[in-house]
Formats: sequence, structure tokens, C-alpha cells
Amino acid sequence: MGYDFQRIEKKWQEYWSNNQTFKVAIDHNKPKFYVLDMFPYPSGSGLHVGHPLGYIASDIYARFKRHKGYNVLHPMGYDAYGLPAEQYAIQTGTHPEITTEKNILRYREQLDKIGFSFDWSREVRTSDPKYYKWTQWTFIQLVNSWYNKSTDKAEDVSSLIGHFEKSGNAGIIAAGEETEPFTAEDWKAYSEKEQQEILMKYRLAYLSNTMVNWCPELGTVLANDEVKEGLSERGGHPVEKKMMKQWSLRITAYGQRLLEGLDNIDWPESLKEMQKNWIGRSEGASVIFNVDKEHVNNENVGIEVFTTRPDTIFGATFMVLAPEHELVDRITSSERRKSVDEYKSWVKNRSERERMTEVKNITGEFTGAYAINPLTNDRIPVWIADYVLSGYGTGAIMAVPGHDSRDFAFANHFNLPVIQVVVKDGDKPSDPGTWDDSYDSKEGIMINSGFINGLSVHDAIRTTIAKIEELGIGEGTVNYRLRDAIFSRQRYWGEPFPVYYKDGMPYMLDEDKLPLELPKVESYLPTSEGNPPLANAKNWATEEGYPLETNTMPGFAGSSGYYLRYMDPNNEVEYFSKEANNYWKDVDLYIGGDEHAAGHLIYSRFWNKFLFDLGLVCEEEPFKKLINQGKIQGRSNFVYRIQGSNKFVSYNLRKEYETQPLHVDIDMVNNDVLDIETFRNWRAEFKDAEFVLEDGKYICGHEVEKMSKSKHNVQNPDALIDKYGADTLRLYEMFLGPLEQDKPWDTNGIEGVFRFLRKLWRLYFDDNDNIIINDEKASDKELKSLHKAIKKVTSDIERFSFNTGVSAFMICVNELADLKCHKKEILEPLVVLLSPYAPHIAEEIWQTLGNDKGISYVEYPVHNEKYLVENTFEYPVSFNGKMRFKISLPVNMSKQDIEEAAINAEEAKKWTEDKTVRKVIVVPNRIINIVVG
RNA sequence: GCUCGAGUGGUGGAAUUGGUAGACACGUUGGACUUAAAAUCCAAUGGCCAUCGCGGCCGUGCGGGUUCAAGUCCCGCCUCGAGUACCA
Repeated sequence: MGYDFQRIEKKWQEYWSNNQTFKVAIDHNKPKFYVLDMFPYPSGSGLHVGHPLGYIASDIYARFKRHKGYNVLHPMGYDAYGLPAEQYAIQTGTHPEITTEKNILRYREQLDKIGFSFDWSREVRTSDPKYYKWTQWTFIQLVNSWYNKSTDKAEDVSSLIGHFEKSGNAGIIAAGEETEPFTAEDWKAYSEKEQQEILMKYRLAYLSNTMVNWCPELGTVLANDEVKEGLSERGGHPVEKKMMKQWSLRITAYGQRLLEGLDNIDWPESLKEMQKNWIGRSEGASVIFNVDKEHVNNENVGIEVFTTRPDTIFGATFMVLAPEHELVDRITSSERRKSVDEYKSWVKNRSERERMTEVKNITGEFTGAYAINPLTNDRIPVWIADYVLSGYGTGAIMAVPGHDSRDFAFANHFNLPVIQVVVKDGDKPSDPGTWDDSYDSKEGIMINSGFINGLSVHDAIRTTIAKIEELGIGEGTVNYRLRDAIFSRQRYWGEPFPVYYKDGMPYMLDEDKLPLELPKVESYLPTSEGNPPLANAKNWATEEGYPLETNTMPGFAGSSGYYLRYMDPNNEVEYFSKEANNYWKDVDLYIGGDEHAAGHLIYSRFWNKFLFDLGLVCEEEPFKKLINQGKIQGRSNFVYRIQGSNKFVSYNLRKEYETQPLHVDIDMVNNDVLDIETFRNWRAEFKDAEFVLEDGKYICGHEVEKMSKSKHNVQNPDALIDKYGADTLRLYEMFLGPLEQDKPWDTNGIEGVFRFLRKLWRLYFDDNDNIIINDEKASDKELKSLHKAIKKVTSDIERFSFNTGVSAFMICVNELADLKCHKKEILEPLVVLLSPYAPHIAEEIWQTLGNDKGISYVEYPVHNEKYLVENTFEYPVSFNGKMRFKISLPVNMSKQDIEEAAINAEEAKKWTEDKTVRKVIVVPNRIINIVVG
């Protein structure tokens, strides 16, 4: 019969399901271990081979930890809200819920076939009201919180109101917009609406008029991480800047903590780096430059700038404001007004994409105003230009053309003066008029700079900050690139906000009204007035008739805290119980793609830190260790059609003809050899195709490309499972290469793994599938082989090197085959080693060996060093007539080798005299290496 | 431009701390078994030279360096990939 994977895999998948083998509960007698996968969006095309890569890795680890005695939480669910289902609904009228349900069933079926050890009783779906109730609930908590910078944590707004009632806003240091000072009396005198407007400036989820990324094509706003190079990440549609009233999350309050937290978690450096860049902390100073009073009716107008190079302030020869800067209108002189207004409207009508592609074009206008450089007292002109962004820093800069390349280019273009204030160590000052570019480096000595002359740049920065603080014209500050996350989407298929409006002000629903369920609508399109689809819903209002919010939450809302819900997924009164959180704590191992670096993985950390501040979760960081599995690219196959004919030429002969390559479906190609019959039947036009063969075969060309339907290179796991079985797929995906590396999918090697499993089967089962096993005592050689494998396979799993782990296992089986070993003593631990990788066949062998319990929780074998070092010779090698060394020699080393080694040792001794010998390495037939130190 | 990562046989990739480079697998070639094929098994497989055999030389993107010893460490380049970008 042989290795009947179909029977075996079906049998054990049913067994695990019927016995709820992987269902876990809190168990204080066992240490916990939480292994998490990034849950998938259930798209219509089902799983492809890239999906399971990370899932297989995490499953191996989860199974390994179970063998090691851990109580393993290994859940799975669905990130069920998303645009494709909504767009499908717009086209067909099918409710996204129906599409999503259908896709989930398909995903589940595919996942089950691979034999994952998920605890499905804990499944969550972000679109399930029982789940999104807690997404809405968390939103309410965010709205009801503010960030107290003095205690450096989020607090309930009641503490803020208490303070306002007692002492106004004096002494409050909060994350958020600046608010005008007010007293306790002022506060009490404000109307409720005025009070709410003030509070809104403090809340961690807040409604405001803000510049958003608007994507007209998608009809929705997008968060910064959903925009790549001025185009929407999804679909690649142009994105424009637009002022809109939107909900935002004040994630900037957590900028510093999000940065510092990276030091305490075990994540790939590259990913930490991406988050650091995204947060973009830069240290510098803010300085106020006063505008020359002549131009502003003798009023005091100060322009605040942010600079990371306060040392170069003596070189500031002009200023530049962003065109949108609020002071522009006030300071523009009447002669310049027309030009300035024209420039502003030109900037405004330019799309974000145009702006980005035309960065090389230098544009700007002089406002007619002058400012006073506070350290030199020089009058310097104030310009506006779109190279200064309103969204970063203060939206205004002091321009130092000598030491900033953008300022330099601007000064050259508009003929503004350039002063050198930093000179490179060892160089002499030179005439900036002769320069090709500015000197931007922070290495050098200050010149032309008054009290900081002669200092290094580094010292000058410190000294200048001290000086401007002393003069009261500025202070040392830290600036972040991180922006608050826009939280509204003009879509249907997302979580409704638990918000209603009264007098135009938003109010939260009572918590006992949650979940606020997504209503049915007739059309999934925006209304004709441009309102979101929810505006189509009938009776979309509270019982009292107040209108409900018509926006929905973005995709990252539901995924930000899903790992917490898995801890206690069926709790109806809480997000999760304190007990569950105290036991499961945090995710010990998180596996997923790095495309979430600036999105989900930052939002989740923010979400978790917020709940930590509220005392709801016990760990500040949600994901202790994270691994990025590489992306699997497609491997396309090509046939070469001779121009103007229906004749195809094999790959290596194609140069002899004028050919045109055509994608062929990879399912009709095996090891790059085309199945000609299938190809002829593929399409009518190929029915009578002729072929020029090489060695009787048609060889296809190949190329690594993105997996896509149009390239006919999408590999879905089902076909492979049908052909080879899940265990082969699992082993092969791991065998493909290092987990973290991107790699093309290539089935050319899958036969090798399949061959191996069949060999394993044949080794222990006869033709009638009776196991060939005996109770004889294992020999030293057999034990050595086994223990070598235990050591290697174990350490490889522990360091996530699954490909080498598979190899080590194969080596052991091959050695045992050579030894004709059929001993139970060897096979039992060996099968446990195999179990995480290929659980179905491992279970089958385990059961055949007479165990009735199932292998999943069997203790993992531990290697014994004693079996590994077999031949240890104590070979005396004396250095300086004193030292003796014990040298461990490989088993296969002959007497002659040892003699030779010894001779070399005597020679080596000559140069080791007077040195301390630390380690001796014997290499057969070669040399003795002696490590001195 | 900046930041990070990677370059090893025909291919995917091993080499955990500097210590026999190329494990393991694919592919290829030859052989066994078979009427034949599939399956399976055995042998060879980095390059060059030598050859009955023993063996020798060169080899981890390029150029230097440190070391008894470098794929691994240091300096300078080249190429590819990823992220990010008038961020002051």
C-alpha cells in the first residue's frame, strides 16, 4: 500500500477536531506560551502558498512548545472588514457579510487541510458584533481619555475637568493642540458646547477639521501609512490633501513611549528601524524670529521656527514659511500681495503627486516682510515656498543656505546671500559663491558666529540652545514626524462609531447600548450629497432621534487589539477578563509580514499602551518576539512562439528563431518540462500547435515575478496537498529556505521531500502496512545518530532555522536506514522530533507503535551528550614540557591521522612557546590549530 | 539622497562563537532492477590539472588589511533588494 497520506491526514485531522486536542484553558500548573499569526483578510481568491509559510512556522513552534510542556495559546481568526468585499457589493449588490462568510468558509477549509493546531474555539472575526463591540468600547475609552504629560500616561477626562473647575487650564501639560489660557471661572462660564470644544482638544480620540489624505477614486480618506508615494496603497489611486472634519487618534501622545519601547522587544532590527523612522524623532530647538514692525503696523509678530541646527543661526540669511502658514496673510506687504496670493492658489491646486514629482523645481515668493535674526539683529527677508511643509515642525524655517542643501538651492535660484558659518576640520574658510553645494555635515568648527566661534558643531548646538533659552527667544525641543492617525473612513463595511450628534457636537453612546450594529443599506455607494454609505441607512439615529455618525472605522481598528480578545473570546461582559490577561499576558511569538511595520504594528502597540495606562492589560508591549516571514514570489513559466506561426520552440533553442514569450499556466509544467497534451487543450488556439523539442522534451523558460492570476503563476496549496499531502507541503515550505527571506515559489524540489516521507514510511512498514519494529537494545552508533538529531533539530527550532532542522532529521533517518535500524527505542523519540513538522505521519506511526494517547503532548526528547562523543582519546601533547591536552577526535579518524596530527602538534608547539594555549583543534589529515590568548 | 539587508556550485541553500567551505535537497550523468515505463536502489557531481590509484592548485561580488587560520572581523568599492524622502 505504501504511504497513503490522504487516508492518514483525513484520519488525524478528524481525530484532532473530535478530541478538541488543541483547545486550551487557563492552567496555573503549566507555563503559558502564546504563539500568534497575523490573521488573514479572507479574500475571494483563497489562500495561496505564501499565506501558510508563516502559519506553518508558527504551528511548528506551537507544537514544539506543547511537547515541551507549555500551555500553548495558538488561535486564529479573520480580519473580516475590508474594501474588496465592499467593492464586490457595489458591483453586485451582494451584502459584504455574505461574501465574507463564504470566503471565510473557504479559508477554513484550506487551513484545516494543512493540519494546523489552532484552538478554533477562540476564533474571532472583526466584523462580528460580539467582537466589534469591544472595538467600539475601546474607542469610547479613547474619547474619554486625555494624555497627561506630567504623569506620562493616559487619564480619564474627569481628572481634567476636575482640574479645569479648580484652576482652569493652568498647570496642565497635555498632549494635544495648544489651548488659550483660561481660569476656573472662565471654565464655569462656558456653555456646554464651548466646554466640549475645549475638551475635544485633549481627548485621545477626537473630532477635528484636519488636513487629510483624500482619495477621490476610493471615495474615502486614508491614514498616512495607507498612502505610498502620493498614491493609495490599495489600488494605486491618486491622493490629495483636503480639509475635512474627521475622527483622529492622538497616537502622537505616545511617540516617545513607542520609540523607547522598541528597546525592550525582540523584533528584527530592520523593522525597529522602520518604526523609528516612521516616528521620526529629531532633537533641536524652536526659535522665535520677530517680524520687523514696520511691516505689521507696529504689532509684535513672532515667527516660530524649528531647527535641528541651532548652531547655524548666524548663517540664517532668510526665512521661509509654508504657503499655508497662518501668518502669511498678516505679514505680506501690499506690493507683494498679488504675487503671494497667486502663488498660494497655484500651490493649493497642485496635487500631492505633482508636488512630489516636481520637487526639483524651485518655486517661492517674497512676502515683502523682513524678520530680525535674534542673534545677529540682521534684517532678513521672509519668503514662502512649498518646500517647507505646513505639517512638519512649525511650518516655518530659518534658512541657512550655507549648510542646508535645499536652502542653498533656493538661495542660488533667487539670488539670496550665503554665509559660511561651519568650516570642515582642517579646511580654510572659502567664498560660498564658489561652492557647488552647501556643507551639511555636522563635523566642523564654527566661524562668523559670534559667541560660538571656534566651537565644534556639537558643542555649538548645546551652547546656542542654552543662549536662546537664556534670552527667552526659544527653547530646546523635540519634534516627531509621527502624525495623529485619521480614524474615519467614508465606507460601509467597517465598524460603526458609537457616536451620535447633538447640537453638532458628538456624544458617546452608553456602553450598555453596545454593540451598535452595522445597519442594512440599499446602496453601498456614497449618497448623492457625497455622504458615506451609512447615510443611506434607514433610521440611523438614536432612540431619541439624534443622528448617528455615518463614517466607519478604518481597517486597523479591528486588528489593533484582536490578540487580547483571543485570551477570552466569549466573554460577554468584558473585552477580556483580568484573570485571562494576567495568565496569558502578552504574545510570546508573533509571526507575520513586515508590510505592517508602519501600520498595524504601530497601532497595536499604541492600543496596548493605552489599555496598559488604563490598568486593563498587564504588559506594556503586546508582542515580545516578532518574526517576519519572507514573501513568496511567483515563478512563471514561458513558452516561445515563433513569430507569426503556431509553432513553439523549446527554451534552449529559442535563440535560433524570432520568438515571442507567452506565460503558460504553471500547473501544466513539471520541472520546467511542458505537458504538451494539456497545453494543446488549454486554449482553442493551441489545439494544433507544433513544437520544436530538445531531447524529446519541451523545456519552458522561467522568471521570478509577483504572483498574479494574469501571469498564470499563482500556486494554491490545495493542488499540492492533493498530490503530495499536507505533511509534504509543510516540510517543503520550511525546506525552501530561511523563514525570514523572500524567495520565489518553486515546486522543483518538492519531490525530494515527498520522496523522503515515502522512504520513511517504507523503512518502518512492510507491503501490508504492518510496522517492522523490534525491542532490541540500540547500539552506540544508532544512539549517536539519534541524539545528534535531537540536539540539532531542537536547537534549530529554537532559533527558527526550520530548513536546517528538516535536513538534520533527514540525515538521521538516512543513517538509520543504512544501519537497518528498526528499534522502538530509537523510533519513538524520532517520531516525536518529526511531530511538529509533519504531524499527521508522526501521529500515525506513534499510534502504530502502540500508543493510544496521541502524540501532541508527548514529552520532547532531550539529547544526551554522552552518546555524541564516542571516541575520546587522551592524547598527550606537551608544550613547554608542562601542559597536557585532552583532544576529542572524530569517530572516523584513523590511527594514522592521529599520528600525523601529533607530529603537526609538535611543530606547532614551536611558535606557541611563551603563549597561553586556550584551545586545541585537531583536523584530520591537516593541521593542529592551537588557539592562544 | 538617507537608513537597513543581501551577494557562496547548474539551482534552492548549509557552515550557531573566526577553525576540514559547499551540509541537505533539486537537477544532471552513469549503473542496477524491469519486456518497458514508473517507483526504488547504487555511484559521480565547484573549477582546473593529474590519474590505475595517490594527489596538487584555485575558489564564498571586487580591491586591500588583521590573524597560525577569514564566507565570517576591519577599511575602501561594485551590484541587487527593501523602507523612506524637500522632515528643516
